Amino acid sequence: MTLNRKRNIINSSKRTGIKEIAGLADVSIGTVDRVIHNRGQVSKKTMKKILDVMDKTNYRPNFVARVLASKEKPRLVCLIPFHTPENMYWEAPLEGIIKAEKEIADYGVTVNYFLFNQYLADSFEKKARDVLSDNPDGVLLAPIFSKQASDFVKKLDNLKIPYVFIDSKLKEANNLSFFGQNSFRSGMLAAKLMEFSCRSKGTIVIVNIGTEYENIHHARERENGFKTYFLNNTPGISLHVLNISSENINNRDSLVEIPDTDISGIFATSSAHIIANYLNHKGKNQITLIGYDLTNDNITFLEKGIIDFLICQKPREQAFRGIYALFHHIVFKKQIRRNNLMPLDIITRENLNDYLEFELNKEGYYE
Amino acid sequence: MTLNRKRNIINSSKRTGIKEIAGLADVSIGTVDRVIHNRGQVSKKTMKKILDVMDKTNYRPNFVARVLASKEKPRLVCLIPFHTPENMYWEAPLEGIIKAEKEIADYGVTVNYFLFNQYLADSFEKKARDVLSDNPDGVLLAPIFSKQASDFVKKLDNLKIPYVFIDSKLKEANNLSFFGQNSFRSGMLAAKLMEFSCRSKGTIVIVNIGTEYENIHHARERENGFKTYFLNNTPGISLHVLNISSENINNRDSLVEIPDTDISGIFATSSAHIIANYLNHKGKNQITLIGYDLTNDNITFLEKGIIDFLICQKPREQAFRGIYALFHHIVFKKQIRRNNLMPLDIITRENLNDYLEFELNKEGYYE
DNA sequence: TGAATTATCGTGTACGTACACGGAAATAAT
DNA sequence: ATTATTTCCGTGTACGTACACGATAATTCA
Repeated sequence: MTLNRKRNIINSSKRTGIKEIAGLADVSIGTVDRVIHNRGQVSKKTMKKILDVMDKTNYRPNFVARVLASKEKPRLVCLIPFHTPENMYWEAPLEGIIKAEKEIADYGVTVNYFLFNQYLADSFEKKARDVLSDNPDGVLLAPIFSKQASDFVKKLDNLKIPYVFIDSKLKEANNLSFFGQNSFRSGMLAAKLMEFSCRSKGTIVIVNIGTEYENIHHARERENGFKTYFLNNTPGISLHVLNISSENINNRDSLVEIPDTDISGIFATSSAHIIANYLNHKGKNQITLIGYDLTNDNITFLEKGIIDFLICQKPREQAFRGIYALFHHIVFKKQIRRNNLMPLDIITRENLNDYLEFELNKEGYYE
Repeated sequence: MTLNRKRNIINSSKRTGIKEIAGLADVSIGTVDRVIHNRGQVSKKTMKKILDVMDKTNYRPNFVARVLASKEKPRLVCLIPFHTPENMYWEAPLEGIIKAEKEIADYGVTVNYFLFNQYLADSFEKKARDVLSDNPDGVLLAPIFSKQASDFVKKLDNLKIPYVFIDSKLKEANNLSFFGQNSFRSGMLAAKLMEFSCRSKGTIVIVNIGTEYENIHHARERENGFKTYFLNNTPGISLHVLNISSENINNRDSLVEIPDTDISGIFATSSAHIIANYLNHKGKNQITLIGYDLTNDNITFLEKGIIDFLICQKPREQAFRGIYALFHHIVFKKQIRRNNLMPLDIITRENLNDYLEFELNKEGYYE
């Protein structure tokens, strides 16, 4: 490629560099460097002089040169659950992290992985200790176990290590940023879809499955949002709540049976595929089923038409952007938005394919 | 920040640079540079030797250093419509471009703007000529006027200037990439929402407003998708199509009147706010209204509950990522996906705020 | 065989910044 | 006033690459 250079000559937008301000301030670049990095060893007077010149020339450091010259190789770590055949949800965030890692490798950034068992607080604690002894420059974590996570981030605070939450967040933490979703409002959205679909006929059932673990917070908020919507819009509707512990999941026959009622819709705050499997088995596929997350199981039933809507919280993007936030903060000193609620994407059979294709192929630089 | 360097010593992942392979191949870095850039002036033998070493060491150029050393300042241009108070749609792409421009300024990339009148093919032609005489290194364009755009990109092909389409694309063009949406499938999605909402009661009206201009392609595809869905799923439903030329828009009283029918839903393939205004005026707010795009007018009626669903094609992101594609291609020589269909986002009153906040604050590096 | 070409290659400088080192100036201690 | 400190500041090298220039070796021509 031969670039047109004529214009650049005209274009006086050549950014002023550390060298130029050194000249204007009549000092050496070393001195300028010292004030830029607050290394001290500079008299008040020359400091002011340089600061003035930087102000006038509107100096902004060249990050490309900075990265090249810097010997610092920022090391990030992530502290998230590992996925299992039974619960594949956490595969997506992992993919997002790996993708981000590849993209920022050119900048000398590396990522280490600390994966814990999402059902065992002890596992989290142990891995958290490992993270600390690894002494990273930034941490991405899913603070699933509030108490243990709270203790952990306090230590990070003391060490002045920035950290970013994904999936959920802790109150009163000094996290650099958070990427997640508004579960309450997602419940409201589900309710709206449900209302449109059911038109006040029959009973609507809210099902919480196996939420004794990490997902309980999301499930509760979703349920609350769902209820709130109907309370405000269709107070007379018949809402039932069904809590199914994970031990009873296999008892398929009585999974969603409410005597003397005609069920028109089911809202699964998690694990919709289990409900779908049940409905499919019973041949009850006229019931509207709304669930969460684009797991493979769910996708299968969405394609079959058993699940009607899935609300996606973009776990891949959450993690990806979490890593990027740390990267931008550490390498480019960029300011980072503290709260980043992912949009509540609604997936149906019709837009599923476009959605999947798109999600899997995004690159790093859409912010 | 003080980075932990212990690990880096252990970590032997230090990337091999041009210097190192020069040493291994027993040549100078200048020679290595010549084979990397195919500048010739290298004998077959040493060329092979260097290539072998690059292969063994798995050499990958350091793009950060490359950008710094290169004198090339890629200049991109965009060729899109300007927005007007009457049609604000194209404001969003412009914002996306500006945002991208800021983010890649550090890499020496600049963007020039060529905005044409979306209703006048002549305007496009003129601006296209201006683009050519500006001799850019990459072009982002909305090929609204197929014929003129087709002529234009042929010239770009001859000049070997890469170009990216947004919004719509031309068949048989050698575009680097395309960012847009699948209008047909978006129509299907709208139909599904409509079906859920109306449950086969009443008549459903498809309204095309003022689509004699650039939007005609999208509108047709949307309509086709909408019809196809109902044809496949609910053949018996009563569908009406209403084409309203933009001159008649002001005749508000008879905007959507179909004698002897009970309208339960309206699908506006464009300018939903006009329909919404009419319905609002007539007090017919029980009719389900589905439209496109998060323009301010539409948002107002979405908040009021007149419009029930808006399908968003993410125009800001389209443009943003279009610029980024050019950037990555030109500066980083990255491979670019040719087709990028944006997900069909469904916006309701419930997720509107989250959505707006998110869209306006994304940064560059989510891919 | 010697000079004139040409093909092939190495060297030097630059990009904008980081940072170690050492030197000079200013101050303090003797 | 001389030495010892401290404060302040400039120089040099490096990061990995691009590219102009010049040098050497190989080839051709006379």
